[in-house]
Amino acid sequence: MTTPDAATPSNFISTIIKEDIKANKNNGQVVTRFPPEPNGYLHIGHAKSICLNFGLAKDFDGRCHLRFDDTNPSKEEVEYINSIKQDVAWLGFEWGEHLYFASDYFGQLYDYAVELIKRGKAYVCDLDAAKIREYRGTLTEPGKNSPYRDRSVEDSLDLFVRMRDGEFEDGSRVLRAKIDMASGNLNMRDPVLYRISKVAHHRTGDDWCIYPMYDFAHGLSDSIEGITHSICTLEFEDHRPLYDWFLDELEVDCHPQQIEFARLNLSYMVMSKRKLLQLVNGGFMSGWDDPRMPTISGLRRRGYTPESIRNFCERIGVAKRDSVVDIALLEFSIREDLNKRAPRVMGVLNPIKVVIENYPEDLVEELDAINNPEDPGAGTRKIPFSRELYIEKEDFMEDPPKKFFRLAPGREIRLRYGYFITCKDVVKDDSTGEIIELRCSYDPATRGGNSPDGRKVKATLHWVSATHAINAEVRLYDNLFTVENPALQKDGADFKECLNPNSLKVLTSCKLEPSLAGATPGSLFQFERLGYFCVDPVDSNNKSPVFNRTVTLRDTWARIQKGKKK
RNA sequence: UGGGGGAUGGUCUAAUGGCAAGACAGCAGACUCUGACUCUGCCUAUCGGGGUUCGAAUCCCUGUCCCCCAGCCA
Repeated sequence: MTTPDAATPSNFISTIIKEDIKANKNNGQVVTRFPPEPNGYLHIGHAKSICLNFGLAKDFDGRCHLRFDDTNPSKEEVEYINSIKQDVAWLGFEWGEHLYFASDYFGQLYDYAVELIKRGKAYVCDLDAAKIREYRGTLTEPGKNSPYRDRSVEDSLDLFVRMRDGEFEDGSRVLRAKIDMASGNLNMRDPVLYRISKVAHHRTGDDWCIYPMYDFAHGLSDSIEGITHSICTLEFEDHRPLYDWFLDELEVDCHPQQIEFARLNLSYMVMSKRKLLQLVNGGFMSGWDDPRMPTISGLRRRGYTPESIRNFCERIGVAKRDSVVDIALLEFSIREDLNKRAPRVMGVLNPIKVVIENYPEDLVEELDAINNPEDPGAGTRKIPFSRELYIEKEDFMEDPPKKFFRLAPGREIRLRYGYFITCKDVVKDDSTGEIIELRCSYDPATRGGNSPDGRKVKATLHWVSATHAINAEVRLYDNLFTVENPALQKDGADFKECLNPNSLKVLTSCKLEPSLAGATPGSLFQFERLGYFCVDPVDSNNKSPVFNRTVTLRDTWARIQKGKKK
């Protein structure tokens, strides 16, 4: 046994496993699995499960299988299998040789079904879907036995073979377990094991026209693979008696333990595959990898790192109560990671021109800038300074309030790594009154940003040289929804009604320092004083670079303003 | 009104009969060539009512509230 390292917080599942190991259950072995259905893209909620399952295997010196739960070919596609594999690997987990598909077990599962019939524990039922529903009863009333329930073993066997051989139409018959139509647990009211579906399977082709249901396939697949701890989400809690029933009735050697935990919810986000699919299909998102999506591919495109997601999953913990994690915690995790690793650069999102009147017309100076103060090894770079610059529009106010430290008429500030400049004049558009240019002077003695006489300035601003800057598109992202829990809408309102109309803002005339020319797609930067940005891996190219804002920097000034408005 | 679960600061998670802890958020301050980072301090919690016990978030009784289940989806 390996003791989990101190960094891995304990949770009720690792506690159970520790006790199992102590009792030498499963010979002290730990085998988990991550079992996605290939019917959609993985999201941050799956990441929680992936980190849990692979993390537990690692902590206890076991292994974790990647198994596709592909028992419903009408909803599943190879595209999803590939994206899921990519996402799990990108998150940093290795399944090695342990890649499996429930469809690999179709033959064995079929044999198990036959065995169940032989044991008098399953029967072919001719009721249609509506009748089965009717016979099932309700939450408060018991169900009724199907008229086919007492069909002989021979008849059921014969019918089941003929189901497999394609003799019957879709929906005309099913194989059901014979359990208890009066059970308070609806899952035990003779659940369906196999249905007829003459649909080609993405892996087994036309080999089968009957497919096993989740409850039947899942536990047995776990058993076949020698899983010790089958970890799933809370809604499967009342499936557990059924999970155990199949394994007990078939007297298999390996009987994994199902343990349930609460799925992840994030504030200002929806997490259900169904809802995410609606956003994609309804054209609300550019795709599954839209940077506003909580999908792994969306987060990756947004600029999230695998490590930040893993840290996040560790911090949120694992428990059984329903919860909604503040999205601020996710943002904290990526800021924390990027602060350490992202090179600093300067870029102006909403440019306003600054002319340094006493700076020589054709002089260009190369100034030294630190690439990452958190990482001395990252070195320095040169940035050009010239007479005409751009600064951020919101870094200037003609009539500044008390706590505004930035540039204003007559005020001196520092241009980062540049010079102290003082605003001398404001040029406005005659017709609109809009400020179009600031006329400033600079102090040549402050080159590099230090004043020899020791005088202080209240602010340091980012800037770029007008003639040297490259143009770029920058996409600013905000919460996808305007309310904390969009899934919990009153009066049956659609969750899409609280989509944030400002979740994406595209800025097309941004000016970036020249070192950013040709930046690698996917690479990450801190735009000083603004936030972390990543080169969009899809839409960016050398001619027209596109940057996604991963997350803003913590912004005290914004909070002061917000507090004032109240 | 059947069955299965769950209630610890604003949020998430620990404490398994012995000082209610950590992270995020928030507030105040220090530092600062990023109003960032970092550092310091503060605010805020055991669902209610009984009981057992020297001692209860934890055990017992009782009540309340929340979530899940009536797919031939997973």
